[in-house]
Amino acid sequence: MPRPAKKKIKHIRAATLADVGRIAGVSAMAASAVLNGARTSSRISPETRERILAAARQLAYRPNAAARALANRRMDTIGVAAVIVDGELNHYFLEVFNGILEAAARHDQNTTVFALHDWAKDPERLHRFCDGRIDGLILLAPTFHEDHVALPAHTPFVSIHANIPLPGVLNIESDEERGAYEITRRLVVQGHRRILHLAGPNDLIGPQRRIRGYQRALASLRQPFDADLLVSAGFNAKEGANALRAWLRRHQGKPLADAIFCVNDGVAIGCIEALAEAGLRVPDDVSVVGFDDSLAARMCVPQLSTVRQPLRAMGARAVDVLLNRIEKPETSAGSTDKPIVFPVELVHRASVAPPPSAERVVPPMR
Amino acid sequence: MPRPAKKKIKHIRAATLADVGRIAGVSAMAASAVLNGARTSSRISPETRERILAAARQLAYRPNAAARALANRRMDTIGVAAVIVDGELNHYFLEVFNGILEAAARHDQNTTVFALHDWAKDPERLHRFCDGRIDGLILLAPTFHEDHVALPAHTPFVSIHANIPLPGVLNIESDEERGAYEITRRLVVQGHRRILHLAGPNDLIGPQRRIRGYQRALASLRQPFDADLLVSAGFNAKEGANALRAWLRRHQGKPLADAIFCVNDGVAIGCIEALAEAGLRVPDDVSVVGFDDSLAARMCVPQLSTVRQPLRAMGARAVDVLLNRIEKPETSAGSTDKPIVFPVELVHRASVAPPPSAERVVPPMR
DNA sequence: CTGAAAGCGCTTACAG
DNA sequence: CTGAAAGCGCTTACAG
Repeated sequence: MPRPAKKKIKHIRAATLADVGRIAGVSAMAASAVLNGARTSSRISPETRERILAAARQLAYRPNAAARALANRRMDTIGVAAVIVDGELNHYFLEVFNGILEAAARHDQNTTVFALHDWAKDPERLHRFCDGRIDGLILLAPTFHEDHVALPAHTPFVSIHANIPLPGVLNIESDEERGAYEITRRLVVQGHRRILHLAGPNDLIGPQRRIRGYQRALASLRQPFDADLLVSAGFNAKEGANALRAWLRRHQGKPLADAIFCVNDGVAIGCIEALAEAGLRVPDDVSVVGFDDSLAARMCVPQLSTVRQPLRAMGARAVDVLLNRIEKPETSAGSTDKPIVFPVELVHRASVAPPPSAERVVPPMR
Repeated sequence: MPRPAKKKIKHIRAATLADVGRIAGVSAMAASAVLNGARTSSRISPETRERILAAARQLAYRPNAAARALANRRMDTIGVAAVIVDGELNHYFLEVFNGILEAAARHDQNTTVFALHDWAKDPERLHRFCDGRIDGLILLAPTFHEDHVALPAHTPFVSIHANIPLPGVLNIESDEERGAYEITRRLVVQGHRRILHLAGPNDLIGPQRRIRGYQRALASLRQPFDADLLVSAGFNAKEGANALRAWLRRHQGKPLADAIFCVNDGVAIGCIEALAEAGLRVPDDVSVVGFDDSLAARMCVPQLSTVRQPLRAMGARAVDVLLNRIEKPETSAGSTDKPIVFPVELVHRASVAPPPSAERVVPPMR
């Protein structure tokens, strides 16, 4: 009896449809119909079906995603592109991302994250993401700047908080101006007069909208606008702290602001920190409000009054819209122009109180 | 002159290697060698090479990731599986994830995130992730519980902070016990005597290690261990606040703790909040320390003294290790047993001061 | 230096 | 109800 030919040891590999078919005594397509194909699976007789399922179980068969994607032209994966600020993804990202994950899971889609260091640096990278590994891409674009970014064709996009309108891309945003307007008005109505606004980078639409809301609110209540109370800070805690420290230094011995409206929660945190250094207490000496209602707002002490942007819901909505575009590009092609605007909402916490009865003066700095 | 036959309008599609080859007047493989293949690209003559590059540019050719993955059995993507706590990914995730993204980008790998609601609920999901769309998976596993999880074969894994050892999976952890030991000792050395420990869920190895470090430190300095000063809190701010409120209520009129060592920064934040409610000040009346050095630690006022776990570096390391396993499974197969342990480091901030000269008493609660 | 062939694992028409 | 064929877009041997 001849010895069996020495077989080349194959690298262990996962079972394929062909393997399943062989064991079940059917073709690979029959196995495909039962195991993966929703549409045609009814055409298999119950007995065959059972045999195939048993074989699949025995072999621990998993369809191969790459092969499937190649045949279907669908990866069942959406991408998220975000810019890394100061080397890290931040609270804003985390909130939106939570919403994206939730919605993606609901639709049985995977989510892959592309982190960029700078939109401008290499627009090429955005193109490289769109190589078939994702079916569509969500751009977290509050700092998106390039005016003439040629977005890759063949890939549907949705943007969130886009700083500039992207041609053919639906944008999801929130009513930032209204949020700024409402919270400023509330401070004034509570009796605050000198309201300092720590604004964001002034080339960005979001901060601009907040400034507009702030100014409109003052005007609506016949409060004068004092340019000395509008300071450009930035977007994070460190920048907020620095901006306020500088302001306090410039105003030693002069009247303190009654309240400080910060462009976002991060800046507000920095602001509270700088106030603490100066021996000023929140909200006893000065009230502080933020914007976003990110995790940070609930995590600081005192907790922050803020304008809540429904970031989670916005992320989830982006997924819904994107999937719609992926599935029927023709229907949704026309609707690219009007952005979807989410309402914002005031959140009251401990960082706001009525202004102190006697006007506070900025203490001397060391 | 006959009209050209009406061509069926094809769905617009991205250019393929065949398209590029056709334009450049070469075969698809030649194009492949120049555009995608690192190894064999030298074999193409400079002129042909130029023609191919020009054609690719003209067509805006991008290699198709799915086709590539199918042929190469390599997706150039790593997966990250994490459990969603209270419906959201948290600071811990964000820090580790930042490290993962950074390292993945360095290696030119993509990153996809799989969020689970519960490890136990459907271990099947873990299997479904491993369908060829990722080359390996990082498990963020501090709450991983199932004793007999059969991890899918054919996929390399690395775990971070695994709660239980996973067979054949290298674990990356930090020296939590030492961190707890050091910070407790420092408090004692500063003069603190009654040190309350707000511990985490007691079925998890991380919290257990912190308790051990806390107890060892007390013993090493001949301090008695008082079971009344060891309280199980949880992992987040709300649980921390609740646990401390309950403790304060139970101790009205009795001596306050000198210092509180919290299982993580989130619990510490909650703790500071509850202290503020009770009219107790940090660090004047009581010192508070956290664990992790997450974003939250720098975001509260006063900023939190804490034990820094190098979460970013740990995430980055997980990627390095995982890629190593993906590339040479045989070499790394033996080294599964000894976890990689990162050192921790004390971080001093404003939430700690020497104990007050006179012992404080827990004020009556309303 | 270059190309024709076969294969990665799956699907979708098309025949029977 | 079931299977043989062709194709998704790329690679890797193998011939020339």
